[in-house]
This record gives sequence, C-alpha cells and structure tokens, in this order.
Amino acid sequence: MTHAIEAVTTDRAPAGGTTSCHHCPLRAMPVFKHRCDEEIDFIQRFKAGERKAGAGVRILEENQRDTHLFTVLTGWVFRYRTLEGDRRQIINFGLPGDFLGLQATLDDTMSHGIETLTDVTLCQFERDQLWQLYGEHPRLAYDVTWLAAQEERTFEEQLLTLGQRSAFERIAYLLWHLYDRGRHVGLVHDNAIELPIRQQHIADTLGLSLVHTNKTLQKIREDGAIEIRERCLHVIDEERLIRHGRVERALWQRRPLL
Amino acid sequence: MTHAIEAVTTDRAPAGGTTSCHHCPLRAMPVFKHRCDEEIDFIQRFKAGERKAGAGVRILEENQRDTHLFTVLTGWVFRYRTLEGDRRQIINFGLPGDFLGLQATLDDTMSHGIETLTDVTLCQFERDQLWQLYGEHPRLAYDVTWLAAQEERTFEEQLLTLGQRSAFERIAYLLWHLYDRGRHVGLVHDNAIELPIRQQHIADTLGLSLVHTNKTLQKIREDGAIEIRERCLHVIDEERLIRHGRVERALWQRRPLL
DNA sequence: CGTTCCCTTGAGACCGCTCAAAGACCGTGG
DNA sequence: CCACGGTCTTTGAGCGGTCTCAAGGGAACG
Repeated sequence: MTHAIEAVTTDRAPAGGTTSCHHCPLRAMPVFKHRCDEEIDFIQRFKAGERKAGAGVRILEENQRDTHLFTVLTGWVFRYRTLEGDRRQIINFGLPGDFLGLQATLDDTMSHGIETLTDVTLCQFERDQLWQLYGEHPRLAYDVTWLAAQEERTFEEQLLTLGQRSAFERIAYLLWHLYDRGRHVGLVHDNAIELPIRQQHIADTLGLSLVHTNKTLQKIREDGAIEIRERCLHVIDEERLIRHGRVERALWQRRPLL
Repeated sequence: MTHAIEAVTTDRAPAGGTTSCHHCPLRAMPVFKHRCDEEIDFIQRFKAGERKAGAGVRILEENQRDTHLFTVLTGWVFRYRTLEGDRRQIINFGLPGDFLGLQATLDDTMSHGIETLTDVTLCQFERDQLWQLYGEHPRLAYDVTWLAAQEERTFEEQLLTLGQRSAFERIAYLLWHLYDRGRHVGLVHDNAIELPIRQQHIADTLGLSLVHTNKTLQKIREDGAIEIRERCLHVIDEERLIRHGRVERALWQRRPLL
C-alpha cells in the first residue's frame, strides 16, 4: 500500500467570483431534482464559497476538525480511512453532485480523510448554518436526510461486495458502479468514461492486493466486456459486465442537489 | 450458508396498551439525549403503536414495501442483504434504542431484510408523518439526520473491517463492538453480555465461512481475552481484545432517541 | 430416544497474498 | 534530443489464509 502522492498545500479560492447556484451546470441535469427559486436563493446564501484544489491533494485529514460541508462541482475525490497507518480502505468516491462531510456531524471530527483524484472545484458550506436550514427549509432538511439515507444504501451494497463477492465480481461491480454513476452526471461519452484512478485505488476500495487486482483486471479485460485505454474505461458489453459483477439493483430516481 | 429459521407469521400488537414515551425505560439511560416534554409529546403522537415478534422472525423482507420506521425497545434484530439467494451479508445488528428503516426513504422499498434474534418489542412510526416532524420539529429532524450520519460512521468502520482486517481481527473487533454497544444500553453485567447470535451470524457479518469462523473464534478464546459460556460473552481482558481487534476509536456521545 | 440445530474437527484445494523484478509511461533537466 | 528518476503496470514464483467438503459430537426438545 502506497500513498503515492504526498499532501500538498491546498489553495483556497476567494468567496467571490464563483458559480451562481441559479446557473449551476449540475442543476440543469435530469438526475437532479427541480428546486424552486426561493430554495435556490437559500442555497446560494448558504454557500460560503468555492474551493479549488489540484489533483492528488488531501483536502481533509482523518481525525481533523473541519466545519465545512461540500458539494463536488467538478472533478473526482475519494474518502478513505486507514488502519495502523498503512492499511488504507477507500470508503467511496465523490463525483460531481455528491455531497460530503455530513458524517462529521457528531463533533466536527472527520472520521475519514478526503483526497482529490483530479483538479476539483467544491462548493463549500458552513456546518453551523445547517441549523438554520433545518429551521427554515424543512424540505431541504428532508433532502439532506434523503441523501444520507441514499449513502447508507450505497454502503450496504459495498458491504455486500466486500463480504460476499469474489475478487473478479468485486472489480466488475466497481467498474460498472463508477460507469453508471458517471453516466448520470454526463461523464460518459460513446460508452466510455475517463477513470482518474490507479489500480491501487481499486485494490484499496475492494480490500484486495495490488498484484491480485492487476491480474484479475486482466481477466475481465480478456473476457471482452470492457476495454481500458488511456485512462478510459470503455464498456463494450454492459450486460455481461453487470452479470460478472452480480449487479442486482439499479434503482435511480432524481436526487436532490445542494 | 443456511437461513436456519424459516419466516414465521408475525404478530401485531394493538396500538393500545403500549409503553408511554414519557416513561420509556430507554429514555432514562445516560446514553440518550435529554428531551423536553413537548418533544416527547410529539414523539408519543408520532408513535403509531408497538409491534412484538418472537425470536427468529423475519419482520421485513428484502425488496418489500413497508411504510414504517422502528425503534427497538427490547431485544435484538439484524439487517441483512442477500446475493443470489444464498450469500447472506449481515449489514448490522439492532439493539435497544436503535432506529431502523430510514434507508427505505427513497421509495419505501427495503433494500434489506430484518430478522429478529430474540423476542422483540418495536416502537412503530408511520413514515409519511416524518414530513410533519420535519416541518414542526426541526430539532427532531436534525436528530434523525444525526442518527443517519452516525450509522454511516458505523458502516465506514465495518467497511474498514471487511477490507483491511484479518479473520482474527474481524472477530475480535465484532465481539468488542457488540460488547461496547451493549454496555451503553445496560446489557452488560459483570463484564458479560448475552449474545443471542450463532457462529453463522458472525460468519455472515464478517464475510467468513462458518468453519473458519469457528476455528478462529477458538484461537481468540485460547488466548484468554474472552470466554464464551452459555450464550454469554465474558470479557476477561478488554484491553487485549481491543488490541486484537485493532480498535481505534471509541467516541461516544449522548445520542438522540426517537 | 430420535430429531434437529449448532458446534467442532480434519483433510485437501484454491484464492488471494507477499516478495521480487522487469517493463511501460511520463515529465524534467541536461 | 536523450538520459534519468519516479510512478504505475505487468509478470513470475511460492506461501498461507480461508474455503469447501465431510463427518462426528453435544445439547435441547418433542
């Protein structure tokens, strides 16, 4: 296990000159729930600014206090926890539209770290204003809970993966999962998606060794359901990939965006 | 993998003659957050009744629609998901004070099944009244989210377990985890807790085979940190158990009870 | 006193791990 | 333009943790 990229100082963009929530490119996408102007106004005020960071940057440390919540505007991040310093478990990946930081609600202490995979732009919110949101906008409050519940489902699925799927199934499942998520936020073109991850990330997500991940990945490729060229995952035969990954459920509804 | 116990018809207790929220024995415990009378009044009205069931009963089926939320009043339950009908992954256990059913918020379809381990009493709530809760009691709404976030933390820890811990570490971790949770709700006496689970449950929780679970469990027992007699887990040397399980965090705060 | 469930034990196979090293790719500096 | 170092991917070899199959023993229960 290597954490190849060392933490780098992060840059903070000034609050001004940021994307307007009313003109948020994500909000226009069909995956996201429609919001009335008043709600968007509130979100706009709730938004404390934007934060940009380069690829391979640790934007939140484990066990560190942080009072922010984030929505990924552009780019990829991942959340992870480590055991004894050298065993890293990737909890999940954050793509555009994903909401991060709720887990720290307890006491502002992050139970996990967050690191960027690409250059990213994050919408930043102040956690203590969440109170205000609960008081004034029950509908938004409900959405926050909805998002947390949705995340729980994803975790249940991931527990099922780690507990019951073989290495081959795990990798097939993960690739399809990322492909499917990417598809919903417009990252898929011609059945292909750019995956800004290394094999080590796959290994750390699935509880496998790097070597075994590599060998198993090759088997999936040989099988012909997918191709990987130049950082891009091409899904040649989605049905077959779904079967390999023992994918069972693909329930998608419009989801809220904050 | 065997689902030894077949589903049995569940009994529904009439809504009347149930435990009053004001005199709820759980609420008096120091783990649970204090609530003002008005909030308890609301919870009392929110409560649609109690439901009792015997041990080994499936109270919710996977992929079944159900419009209820539950708080475990007495007894143990567990949540699980299955893959291809015969690979069962136990997601987590529900002890007194635990709140269940939020995950179905999406569309009322349960992503998992729930089965009892002992005789249980559940406080039952109607999901559609959750809306009312969000509108009238932002503080309770916040608590619901808090609980969801807390559950997420538990899942993160479990992902770490399945992905990074060895069989020996997993079992030690799980035993300590259950012991610690039980301790907070008064189930531990003389450093011992009654564990109403079979080795098969441990195996299905940790992604191990029954045989290997048995052999590994014996190693932990031989080591002397714990003893298991008559369904009871006796923790002889907690520090050692914690070390074996690579337990890192034991952050506990008062938590809300619904 | 048989049945059933659960725990235990043994033997052998295999999946996934570790160690080790070579090849591929890429940005950098000479 | 090439040499170089760093990161990532690929390969091979061998070990061992965990699995499967199979069977026996014990406790609870009708």
